[in-house]
Amino acid sequence: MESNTNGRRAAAAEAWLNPNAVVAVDVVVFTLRPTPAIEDRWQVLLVRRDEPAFGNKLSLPGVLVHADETFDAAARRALQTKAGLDARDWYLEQLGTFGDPGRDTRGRVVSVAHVALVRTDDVELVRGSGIQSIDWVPVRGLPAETLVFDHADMLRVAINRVQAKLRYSWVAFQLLPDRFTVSELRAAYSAILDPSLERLNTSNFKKAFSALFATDTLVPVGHRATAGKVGRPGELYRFVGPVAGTRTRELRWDSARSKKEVLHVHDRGTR
Amino acid sequence: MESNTNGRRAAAAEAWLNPNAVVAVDVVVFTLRPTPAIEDRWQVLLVRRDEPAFGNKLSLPGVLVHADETFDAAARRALQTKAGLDARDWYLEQLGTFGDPGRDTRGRVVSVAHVALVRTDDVELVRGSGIQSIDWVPVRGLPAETLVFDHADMLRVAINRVQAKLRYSWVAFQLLPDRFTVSELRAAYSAILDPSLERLNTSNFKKAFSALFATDTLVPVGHRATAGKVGRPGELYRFVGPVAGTRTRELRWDSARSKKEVLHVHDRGTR
DNA sequence: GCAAAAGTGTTCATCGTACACCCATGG
DNA sequence: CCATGGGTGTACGATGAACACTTTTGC
Repeated sequence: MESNTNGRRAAAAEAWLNPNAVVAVDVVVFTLRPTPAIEDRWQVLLVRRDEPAFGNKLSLPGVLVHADETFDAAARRALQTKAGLDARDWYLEQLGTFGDPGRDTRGRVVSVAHVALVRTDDVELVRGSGIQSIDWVPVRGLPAETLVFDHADMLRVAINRVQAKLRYSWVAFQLLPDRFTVSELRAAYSAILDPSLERLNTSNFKKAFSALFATDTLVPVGHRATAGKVGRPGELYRFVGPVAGTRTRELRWDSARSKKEVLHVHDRGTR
Repeated sequence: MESNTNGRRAAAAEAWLNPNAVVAVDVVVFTLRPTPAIEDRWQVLLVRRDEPAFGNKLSLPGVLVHADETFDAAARRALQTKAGLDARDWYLEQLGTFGDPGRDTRGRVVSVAHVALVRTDDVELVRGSGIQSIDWVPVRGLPAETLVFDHADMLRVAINRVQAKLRYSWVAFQLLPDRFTVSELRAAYSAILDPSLERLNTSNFKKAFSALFATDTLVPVGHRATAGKVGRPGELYRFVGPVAGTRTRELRWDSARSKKEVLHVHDRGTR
């Protein structure tokens, strides 16, 4: 026990601490989905819950952490029970913890936010218990007021985190199907970082991944069967490296995010 | 004083959640101190506590979070009460949350770890209540077994975080005195990132900060009064910008961290 | 004057981008 | 055969590191 009440209370038997807060996890699940506008392709999973505390607002899927459960396990359970998603093998990382007093109306609730990345075509959403609706929503232009509590803050930090991570790690491959073309890879970067990246041609774009080609981490696996589209079919590749790895040098691609350079607070790391 | 048993649970006309965990904060306080060996200059604040649960091991200063307190406030209070440090104006950021079941022997304790940066010459350590000893310890070569619970993990993540941050933000200035020379700035980077950075001369090193000179964010303020040392006295500078800002481009300085490139997991962001 | 540290400018290699060109497919 | 998208190689500009050289101090 800490100072505030009385130093070491039951000093006798191994001081056991009394719970002082509710610990929950929330998960920001990102995916890429085909849409007409490239800016809308990057989407996040939002649910509408039955409970009155959530009003009629959207929220990130989350659960309370069980007594013997890691955060990671709780986060995956949240996706299973709320959205019917089997997240066992998904990319999942801790984002940061949100615990301002009063952020939740039901007590001192501390939420450990996570980010997950998933290939949408793999999954089918299923409403879990206590869930009214469940949807993929484009991350851009989502009004903060539509989200409950401080979930808009979580989403904002998550967006920054994923964008930053795209620049120095290989997480993008988590969002692509097993086999993909260079164009699809470029489209992923364009959707998340900046649509103007589309202007980079294959040659220039590939240079950013030369390290992967050199180490046979990004290997060609034949050609795309032409699915009725015009133009030459792209070569298919498979990524065989660890997504946890990072680049030796961060991507520059300045001209991409050029234009005024919005602000310089990128949340690489919790801030 | 908030009794953690059930002070306000009675007010549960609407679903009031029962606390399921103990929430604490721990702080990794870094500083730079003059030592013969440059690798030893980067140091961390560690304490030895009275409580039996801590055995005779070293730990990061930390406290339990009060009912109406933000994490930030709790972290600063930890430094005040444990080490007598007035951390009101210090750089402080959330690092990540450590909550594996069983990490603490006193119950389900979830700790929100933080990183703080301080100029050592400002401060004098004072043992707080329940503290046996308190010391600055070089961050390198600290055996993990000397730290309690998972504090060695926290420290490891904190080290990676600060190193990464040095490359893309201006946090280094938090560790330097108000007025400093280019050599001292270089020494800070050398101590934290890589001693071989010492080889960069003023001209090359300054180029990494050209953006700051151009915007008058790093301004000359006369010369260092020569304190008995040989050689030409360096020009003094003052940093007037926000430490929260980030570089447009990350530092490269590859040759610095060259040599085998240990591993590629830098914890930029919680991982 | 000499050693030591601070500071400057030029040269060279590297890397990102633009661009001109070639290839494969559907209509 | 031509429009469309995929793919390659070269040239140019920006930037980072090495290095030779100058400046200022203490002894």
